[in-house]
Amino acid sequence: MNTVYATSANVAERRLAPPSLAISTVIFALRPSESSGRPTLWLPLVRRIREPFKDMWALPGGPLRHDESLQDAASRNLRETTGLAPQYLEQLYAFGGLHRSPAQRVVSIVYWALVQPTEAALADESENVRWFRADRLAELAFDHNAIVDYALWRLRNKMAYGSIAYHFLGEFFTLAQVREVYEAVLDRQLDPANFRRQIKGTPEIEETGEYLQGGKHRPPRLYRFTGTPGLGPDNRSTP
Amino acid sequence: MNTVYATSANVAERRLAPPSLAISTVIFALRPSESSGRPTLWLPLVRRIREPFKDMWALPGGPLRHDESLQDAASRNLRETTGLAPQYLEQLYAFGGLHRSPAQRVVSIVYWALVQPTEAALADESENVRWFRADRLAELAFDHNAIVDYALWRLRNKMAYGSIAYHFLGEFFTLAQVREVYEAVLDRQLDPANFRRQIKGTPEIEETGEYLQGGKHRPPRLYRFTGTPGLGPDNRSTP
DNA sequence: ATTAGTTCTAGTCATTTTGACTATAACTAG
DNA sequence: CTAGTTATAGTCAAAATGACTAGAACTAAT
Repeated sequence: MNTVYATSANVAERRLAPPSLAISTVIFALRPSESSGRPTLWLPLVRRIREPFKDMWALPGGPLRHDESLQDAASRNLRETTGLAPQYLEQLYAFGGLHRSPAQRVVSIVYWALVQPTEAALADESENVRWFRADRLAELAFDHNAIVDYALWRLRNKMAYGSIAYHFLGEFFTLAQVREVYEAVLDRQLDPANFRRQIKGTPEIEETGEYLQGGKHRPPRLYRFTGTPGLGPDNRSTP
Repeated sequence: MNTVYATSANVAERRLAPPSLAISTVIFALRPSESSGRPTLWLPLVRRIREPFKDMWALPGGPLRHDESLQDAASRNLRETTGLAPQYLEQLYAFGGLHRSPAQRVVSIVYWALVQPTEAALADESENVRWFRADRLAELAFDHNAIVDYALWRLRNKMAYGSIAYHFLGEFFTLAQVREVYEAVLDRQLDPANFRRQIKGTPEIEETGEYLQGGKHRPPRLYRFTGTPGLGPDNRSTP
């Protein structure tokens, strides 16, 4: 925080100062519910260690450095605070309301990430970093509840048409696992047979010769996703 | 531009300075093509009157004031530069690449607007403000070509599922006019009868008792759109 | 006044997609 | 060897879609 501007401390000057820019990230992962065991949406939050909103939970985030792109800033901050390096990372929205932060005006450019269970398991969990169920959040710092709500809404929307679900899964997966992702995010049951028919209709899903052994039932075939990730302006047309 | 920070002019300090924040807007309107007369997508650009990119065309935009929300800043700037006050205004994306602007780092939060023909006709056109066909742009200042491309991509996407088309039209419209909007944006012909069947299936479109007179043919019935505008986090759930 | 030209509008019909459901396959646990 | 479980294929009716036909309702030209 040691910019040349940190010295201009009085209120009058702060009112004229350009709004400060922050980057935050909503990170979604699927984890088994504690009650039912079915996969549900979780996200990691960090405890604030200073004012404002000291001791409350908040989205991981931090300032934008002068030598990194927005996406790089999100990546770096994610790694530093949670230890995660998600392969799916996309811009969500820029929040710039006047009173998001009590003292000073902050514009937050928020990214969202989807992480696979294997990645999520590696995430640091500590006194100040903890995972929460996305649909059962307490009151968070700043406007972060609204941000998470919006991220959830966007996630559900994107599920409908798009190949986003696979970023919750590893390289190989069964069609039932894909269905579980949809069921967790959309929060409703889907007919296994019809769902399988639809998924098999999309060309981005490739059969492998492998089967997943170990269940108490007929072993399901493993599939692989061959499509491209999200297509925001930062990812599009980058060869 | 006269903030307390404008005085810190040397390069070393600028590198440490937080990136400056700007708001820009991509404004789309439908206008009859000069050749075919069919409606096509146009947008207004402003000529830059200072460096960098002096004399080149650019998206209307400007700095974010400390006392206005992002959306308000977009609205105000639009009004000041083009005289337009679009009823449809939504955030597009935050562009924050390192070298978007040669001297200083600029993060632009870009909005997009759709304006109705009646509004568009009122737009100031002058030496320094001119409308261009969206698919035939020359080289623009900064990364504005990429921004327009992305806006076009998003627009076409939103057309597929959503009620965005009506924001190009006035309060009353014929189904053929709606079809013309789709044809202009998607750039392909649609079957009039099938298109009408689909549109009539959506509950947000309401028949009026009126007819549009004056054509050299059977007068078409006028309809009205009763749905809500876009649903970004700034517009959603605002009662 | 009649006719030709135009678009509006309703409808037909074959094809495709969807949703609900049935039945068999292939494994494990006992 | 049997019961339990999920995987997977398939059936069937309903709904949506795409290509097309035809009459309705206006204007402009004869």
